[in-house]
Amino acid sequence: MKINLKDLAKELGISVSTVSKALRDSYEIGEETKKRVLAKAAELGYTPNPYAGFLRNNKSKTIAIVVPELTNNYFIQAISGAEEIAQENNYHLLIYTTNDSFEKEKSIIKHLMNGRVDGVLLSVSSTTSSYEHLNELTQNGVPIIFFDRICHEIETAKITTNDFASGFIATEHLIKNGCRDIAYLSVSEYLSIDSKRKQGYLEALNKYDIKIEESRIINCGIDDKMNTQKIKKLLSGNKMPDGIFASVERLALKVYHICNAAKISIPEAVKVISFSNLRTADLLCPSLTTITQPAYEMGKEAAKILFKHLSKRKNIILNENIVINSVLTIRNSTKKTS
Amino acid sequence: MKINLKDLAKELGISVSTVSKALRDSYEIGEETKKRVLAKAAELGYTPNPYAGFLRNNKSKTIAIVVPELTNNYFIQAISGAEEIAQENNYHLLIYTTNDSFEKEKSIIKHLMNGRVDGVLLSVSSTTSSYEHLNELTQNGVPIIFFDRICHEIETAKITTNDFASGFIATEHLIKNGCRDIAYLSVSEYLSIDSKRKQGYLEALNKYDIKIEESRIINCGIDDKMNTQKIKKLLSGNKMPDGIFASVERLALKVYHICNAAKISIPEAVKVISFSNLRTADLLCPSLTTITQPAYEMGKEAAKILFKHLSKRKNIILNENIVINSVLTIRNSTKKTS
DNA sequence: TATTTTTACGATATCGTTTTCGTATTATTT
DNA sequence: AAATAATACGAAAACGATATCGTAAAAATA
Repeated sequence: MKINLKDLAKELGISVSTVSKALRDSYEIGEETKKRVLAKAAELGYTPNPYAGFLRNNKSKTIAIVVPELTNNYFIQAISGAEEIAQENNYHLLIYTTNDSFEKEKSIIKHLMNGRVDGVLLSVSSTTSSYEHLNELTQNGVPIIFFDRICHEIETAKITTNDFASGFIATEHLIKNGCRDIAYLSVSEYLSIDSKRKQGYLEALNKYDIKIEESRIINCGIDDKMNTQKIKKLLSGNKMPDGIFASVERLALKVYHICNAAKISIPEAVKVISFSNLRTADLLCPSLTTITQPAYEMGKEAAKILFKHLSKRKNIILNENIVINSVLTIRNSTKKTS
Repeated sequence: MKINLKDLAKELGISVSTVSKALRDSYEIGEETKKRVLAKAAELGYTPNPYAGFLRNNKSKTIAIVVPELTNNYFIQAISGAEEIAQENNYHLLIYTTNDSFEKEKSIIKHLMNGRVDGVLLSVSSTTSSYEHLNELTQNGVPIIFFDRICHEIETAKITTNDFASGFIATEHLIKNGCRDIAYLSVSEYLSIDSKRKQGYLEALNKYDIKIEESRIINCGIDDKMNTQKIKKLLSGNKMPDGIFASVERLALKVYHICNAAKISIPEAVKVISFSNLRTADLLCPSLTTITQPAYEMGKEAAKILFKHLSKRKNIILNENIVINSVLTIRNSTKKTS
């Protein structure tokens, strides 16, 4: 049932190599023969076995995208962008999630080591604390492009948003709307995006002469219960902050839930701003002021750079930093009150 | 730099076949030799070239999941479930989106025809109007499992939710909360899930002796502007419905936006219920009553069935229908207002 | 006409594995 | 001791496509 080159050749009474060349429109083959081959191939429904070619050419026409989680709209949109570019380039896209686990990330990267893919798009896990696995990958000749959760230690292209500036802008926005006691909800101490956003936050506090309180920097992680506890503690008692800056969507939603349950009103009692790609930010109660990353564009850009590199067949990717700015969308969760 | 079996064999002074067998723990190889081989492989960081094995065994350890869109939480969660099962089985997952385009779906399926994948998980596009491409795929020996947007015409396993019953329950819920003039927002006339949900809706109207108005069945599609127009028209004028049942999340959000803009209050003026996997349904303004499909479980189940089949090495998948029930979560968008 | 060039094709090695067979050595049985 | 069986390994043929050669026949040149 499955037709291969040999079948085609036999059917046509010519050699396998001639058929192969005819199908690839080689100059070595006469027009007449080419037509016959094409016609027969169409008739018998011939489709080349991809793996044979991969083996021969050491190119797989496949790339991988590795993300921490799928329950985060940022990554979905980034994947969506990457997928579009992959399809444009007739490439196939493998998807892997690390669930923010360092071990899983290592295991996945190891599986990608041996030429299964021509390149990797990666957003590192929030628990990733060393980079040997990534180095090993590049040393094996598999190019890697980082997006969002990048890794400075590896020399390659990196796509980020203006995390520092955005952190500053978000905090400044809270300050301008009356906040004096702003908490920062950190997603992971390992992530450079987190520390940059935090730097922006600190810088804004500095600029407006607001004293930095270490206790207002809440180090959240992947343990949902722990996060709930920490944020509950933050929002209970009489020393509540008047503003919260969440470094990721998930933590902002957590704040919403806790406030809902505890009858703490946003923005009256506490104002909330968050990095977020939530499509329903404007429909929330209250609508959520967001710093929105150009996720789709970042995914596209990451894929584009990878393909540019792949087409050049060079073995090194320049240590290039591409920054696409986020946008602040002001909504009711940071509305000035009084 | 890249080590293969031959390198390993030379290094160890034994033959390629011995090394291969040692690595696969064959009974033919002595314990002593196995140990040496394993040690050397680890030392040199040997990883097998996957494509060589695929070519030889005609198995790719890869499956594909094809979905209409990535901006739909249902599909994200289903993908997430499938990905988990794939990882458990040491399989790789290719992802493709059709953007609800029949042509794109055909093109993608054609690319999957030649053994690139061992199986396909598919939710058909809403514009798919014939099934030859899918038949061709199965005839080429690639098993296909449908989830959610299934295709009755192909004999294989299908994972759905209880669409008819859910449609009935949703409509009945609206009726019980006081609605007498309920509109149904259809997502596509081609989709069986849509017609089943609609059947449930009609059945509920029947049961409660509510006259069926053809004009209350709004046939939406993929054209966002058209959808907006149709829903705006539905919600303007003096003959507004008092209840809306949206067959997909996207249409419910559209209703919310239009109501917000037009100052139509939910649930007072119109109650809204929707099939939805929105994580923020409870945080919306007002919180949205949903019929939630077990998306994650459906994705897992689809993948599980595929792997069960793949391990059995049989060439036919039984025409099995697996139904996992949705759950109704009552929130404020359908609150009784009297 | 003799020589070179071009055209159009075929034979074959190759990519890196797996697997079937064949076989030399040792161990077991009669 | 002779025959048989078990053990441990190697040679080589696949898998399906590609690309490098080599080479007949036809065409162009001298």
